[in-house]
Amino acid sequence: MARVTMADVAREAGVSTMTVSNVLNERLPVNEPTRARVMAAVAALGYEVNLTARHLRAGRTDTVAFIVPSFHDYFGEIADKIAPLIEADGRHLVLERTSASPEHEMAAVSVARLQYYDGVLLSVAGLDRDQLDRVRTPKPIVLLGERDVPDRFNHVRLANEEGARLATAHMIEHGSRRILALGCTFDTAHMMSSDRRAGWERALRDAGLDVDARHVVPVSTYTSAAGRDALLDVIASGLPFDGVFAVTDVIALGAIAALAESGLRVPVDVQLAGFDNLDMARFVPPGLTSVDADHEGVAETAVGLLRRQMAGWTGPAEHVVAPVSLVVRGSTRGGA
Amino acid sequence: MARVTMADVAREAGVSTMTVSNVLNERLPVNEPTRARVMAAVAALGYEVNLTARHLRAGRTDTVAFIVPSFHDYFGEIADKIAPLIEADGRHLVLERTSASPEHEMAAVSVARLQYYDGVLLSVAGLDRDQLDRVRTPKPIVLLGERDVPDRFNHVRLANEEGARLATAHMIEHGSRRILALGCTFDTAHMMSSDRRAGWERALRDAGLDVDARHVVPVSTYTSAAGRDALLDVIASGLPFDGVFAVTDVIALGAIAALAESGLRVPVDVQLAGFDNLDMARFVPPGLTSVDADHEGVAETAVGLLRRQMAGWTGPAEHVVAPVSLVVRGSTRGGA
DNA sequence: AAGCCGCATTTTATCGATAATATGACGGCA
DNA sequence: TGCCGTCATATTATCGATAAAATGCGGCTT
Repeated sequence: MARVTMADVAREAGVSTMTVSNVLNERLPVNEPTRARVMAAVAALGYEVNLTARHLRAGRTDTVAFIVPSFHDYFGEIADKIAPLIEADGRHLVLERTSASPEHEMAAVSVARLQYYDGVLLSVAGLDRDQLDRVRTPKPIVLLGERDVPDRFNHVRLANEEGARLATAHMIEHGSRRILALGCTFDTAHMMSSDRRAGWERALRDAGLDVDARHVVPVSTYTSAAGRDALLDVIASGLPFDGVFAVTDVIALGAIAALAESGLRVPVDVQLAGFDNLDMARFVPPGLTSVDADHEGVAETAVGLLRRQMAGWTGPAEHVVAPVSLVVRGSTRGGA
Repeated sequence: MARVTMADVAREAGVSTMTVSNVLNERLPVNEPTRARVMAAVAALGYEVNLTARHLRAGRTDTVAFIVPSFHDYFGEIADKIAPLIEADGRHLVLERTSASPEHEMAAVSVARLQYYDGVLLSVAGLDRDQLDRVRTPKPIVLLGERDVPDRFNHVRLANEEGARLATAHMIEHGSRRILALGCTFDTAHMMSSDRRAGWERALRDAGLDVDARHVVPVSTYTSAAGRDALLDVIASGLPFDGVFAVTDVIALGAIAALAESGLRVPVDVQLAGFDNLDMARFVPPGLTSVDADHEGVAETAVGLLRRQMAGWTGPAEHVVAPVSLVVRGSTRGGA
């Protein structure tokens, strides 16, 4: 069961290992008869190149990593968009996960691990600016996600504030006056939820409505269960509301459950909008109005930046804010 | 920006590279003063081991791959269960995807790629028995998924037929008489959908009901969109039905959308049950009754088998059928 | 005091491939 | 005939780490 090496193939074909290498990599030309003998030997022995050895010597793995907090939902959907773009260049995408805990994220981002990849897409959920600043790697890297990051990194994020504003303004336009910001926070350390809160706030102000701090409802984690629990608490408290802007679709799904359990009708009693436009948003009755983050476009932008670095570009890092739009469905009154 | 190697550390500390290696790996004992000098040099230079070189020499990567058809939904959820189990052994999990196309799956499974990992969990969605039989690797490998696989592989799959029977019988018990098998097929090449169809059929026969071939409704792909479209077609055709067993929760979600759009009430007019018990099933109103595949247990079983192989076990392969149970929610009449 | 032993450390060889360089056969041309 | 260039193939050195074997030194025994 010993592995077949290039030397075995060379012996079988009666040539040197370099000739085998040249045949397989088409680096230097090889005469046809020799070439045929080598190919025959490769087939006969079932040889496959040892990628580790190649990497050590040639410094290339043709592999890109996408490092995510979890494999779930949003990241799974994004990853499925990124993969074909990476494969189009003849490279291979692998996912690693950091559990959204800073220690794990730092470990995944340790230079030792990154060495293996030709490039890295890092979704920065659990890392703050200081931690990122400690990441010193000569490898091409692009950051994704709603965080403040050091200038030297390429970075793609969403127009969070604008998206939240769109969704909130839309609900105001269709009659909501007391809109919860579910999963939002005043804590600026987490830019996703604080920027989206700011957008919610701006929509209210633009419409001349009061901003009531009680309407900002934090969640313990970004899960449907936490969204549901938080909204049930609000309902139980008796605080009146007629709209919910959920900071993500996953949380919006929890909100849908809470509203249904409480006998509140969507969109008649309460309008609801989410953020991310996950596949699921189209199908959950009555259809979830959601801010579309254009996964496809984000993926293309990020991969484009990475590709440029892998090709040797060393210009200044770019910080892209991807535009968003509102997809209106049945959970708000503008929908069908 | 040249990388710091062990030789650089050795020079800085005034020792040989082997001493550095021994300090870092704690293989042979090293005197405390020497050890301290080495650690100081490591810190001063910011040295990190080159994992590729270590792999080439030591043959170990401490990395396990989970190879999936897509990063979405079911596989994302399973992967999040598997990751902590792998990490508990001090190893690292990465995901690769095969796009559910045979060529890609074969490429991902090529011995060349597998060499990099200490072990592989392979979700066999797009591969048939013959293709799997061509996979020859000395690496520990465990197959997951609803396919017929060669005996020599360890394999974990679900009790598909029993799960489908449970779900269908439950709907019959609560009054459904004409239950569609949405996403099912008679084609035995795809065991997931044919085994689940068989379970549906058995429940009908057990209850003395007719099996109507028109009730087996295939889908073009295993997506919510395809599930919705297929069910809308049935509704448009006028074929009467009062229950839907969807072959997966993702398809059940599409069914929910189709039913809602058509003004059919769940569970009053139509009962609905899915399979997989995804997180989402708890939250989509009125709660999706679903066959629980015990992701946690499946993950533990599969990782257990893999761990055993990585520890050197060479006994015969095991073929585990994971038990399932029915989680009743509001989409069937037994629910709350 | 010679000999042996144990321990810390170094030397050597190797994992499997490939970049850079060397060799050698052959043809063309003066 | 002799010299040179060209093309195919072979040799050598190397990527960075580590297993195995070698060295060397101080202490202990008799």
